[in-house]
Amino acid sequence: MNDEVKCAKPECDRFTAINELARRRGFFWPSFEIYGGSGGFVTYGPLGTRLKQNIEAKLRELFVKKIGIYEMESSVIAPGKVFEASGHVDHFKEPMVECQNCRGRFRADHLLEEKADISSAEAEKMSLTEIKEEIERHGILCPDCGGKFGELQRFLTMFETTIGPYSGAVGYGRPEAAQNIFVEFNRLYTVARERLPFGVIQIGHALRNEISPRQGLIRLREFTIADLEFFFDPQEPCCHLLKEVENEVLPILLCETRLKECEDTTDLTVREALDRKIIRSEWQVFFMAMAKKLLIELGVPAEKQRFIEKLTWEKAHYSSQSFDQEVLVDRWGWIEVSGHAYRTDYDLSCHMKASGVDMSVYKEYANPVEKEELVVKPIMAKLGPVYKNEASKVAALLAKVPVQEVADAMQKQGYFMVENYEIKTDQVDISRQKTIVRGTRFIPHVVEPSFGSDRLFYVALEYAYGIKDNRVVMSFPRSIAPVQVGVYPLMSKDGLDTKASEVQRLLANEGFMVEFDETGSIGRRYARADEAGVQLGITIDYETLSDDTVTIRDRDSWQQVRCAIKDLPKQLHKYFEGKVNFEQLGSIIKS
RNA sequence: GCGGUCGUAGUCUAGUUUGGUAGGACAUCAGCUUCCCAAGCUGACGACCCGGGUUCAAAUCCCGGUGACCGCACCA
Repeated sequence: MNDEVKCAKPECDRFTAINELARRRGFFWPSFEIYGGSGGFVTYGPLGTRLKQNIEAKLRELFVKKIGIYEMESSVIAPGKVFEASGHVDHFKEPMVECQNCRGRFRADHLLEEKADISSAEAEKMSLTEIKEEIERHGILCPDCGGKFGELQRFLTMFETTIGPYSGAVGYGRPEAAQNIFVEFNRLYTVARERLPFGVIQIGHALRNEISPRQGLIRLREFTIADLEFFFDPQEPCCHLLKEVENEVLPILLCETRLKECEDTTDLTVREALDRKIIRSEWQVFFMAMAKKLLIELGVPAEKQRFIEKLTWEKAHYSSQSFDQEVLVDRWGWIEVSGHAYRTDYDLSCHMKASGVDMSVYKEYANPVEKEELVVKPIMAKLGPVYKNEASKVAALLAKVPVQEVADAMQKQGYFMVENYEIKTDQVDISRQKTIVRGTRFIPHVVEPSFGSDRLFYVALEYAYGIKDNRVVMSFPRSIAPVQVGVYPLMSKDGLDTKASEVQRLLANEGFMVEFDETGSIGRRYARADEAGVQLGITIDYETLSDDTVTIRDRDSWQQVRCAIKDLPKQLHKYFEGKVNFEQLGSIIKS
């Protein structure tokens, strides 16, 4: 093998090697190449598409199948109101100023924080004109060259469009899949038979008009996100599944450590993280433990993972507590693969307020509460003749005033003023009333694990990548291997090829992802298969013709076993379900 | 968006200084070879990022665009 071609040289890092391999073998490549390409867009080829599907299938297996999270699928474009309500239109853009002299560009709000001593929270709330005024008032100049700033601009990192042929209706490409779930909450909650807690996941494309996408699959303008919104009653925050993960160790880089400019992680079990109040929500820590498990199943060892607590100013506008899950990669060090945010009732509240639709849920008390309260009831028979057509308005105004205030005034003065209306004692009925309160309404809280599918894909590739005898071997975990079985006739003649086709059909009908390859020497085919991550190779040789047995080759160890064709389906099913290991597939052939 | 480096078959690259038929290797495909780890032999396919300019002639020089990589900024 030629080292240069395969990028196996130590100075050629894994990112380069993987991108080259990916293009050549069809895992992925930059989109629109015939028109010169466009940054931040990627096309998954046949191998990559399958691998990505398998990774997303893992998410479904872990969350949808095993813990009963619901799945939904909605549109990428949403009416402007959705993202106005969610706060994205305000927060998903950066105020920028450009120096007229050196053309340097700066975040205007960051300048205010540094030069005008305005807190980041304040700066974030300010309007464009306010920021401009503050910059002028403090006489802030370019920190690089001292030049004057030009016009203040905002760069919106959402893709904006219009819906329909007339330009009135603004729409945005969703920058996260989460909002669809919040917007559809009422229907989802009904479908979930109105019981908390419950979770909904949406796996789909999201769009962010990144200023400068780099790093291949790591930062795309169009990418696949898996947002899981888990709704629960803040009064009953306990996670009933916690026992399954409570001794799981999470290496966390804590805020307090980060502020000391130290990168050491603290190993905490799930239980400790909760007991020490480092993670506030049981569900959040549960999902963090699940995320760790997911990455392990994708081939990333535990010691190459960590969680990082986000500092106040790093958190998204909707989050009260955030952790990122990071994986160590060759080129960039630690990169984020999932984010875990405690979104509280932020999103549902925003949409309730903006839409006017009630999204609170009703909870019946275990024991109804008997409540005695003071009630002010307007006597319309008395108010009507006095105020005529204004009577109902007066009653409405009265209803807004705290009951105790009315009662006190009546007792002291014998009347009560609402705006300009004088309400007399005989016009209202003030009494203590007993009511039975059977339940209450509240807005559910949300914890959100959010996975970047493309990043999961990339780290899976990077951790599968290995060199054996100077050849590239993609050692994917067997559950995500893009091709499960390769079928090879030793020679493409003497009936070996037709026999191999039969075996291929047999396995394909059994539901396996099979590939047939009859060209080139057998060694060349094995090498090709290793590079594509084909889990097992089945070779039909001259012995097959006499006794109906084949060799099965393991991609990672290159060991071979001999197995009867009739046993293949059963044995391979067991193998891919993880119930037997390779050596148990047949009798070992000594090399 | 700024600065630097760069863009030649599927991949890696020679050629650019000094303008003159674009060369190799590997991969791929077809054939031969009883062929279990990229063997060999024969043959085939296949490229100068895009646009404009200078010139008799541009992969090469000039201008603009675009893409990649690195650094800055950005990453809610």
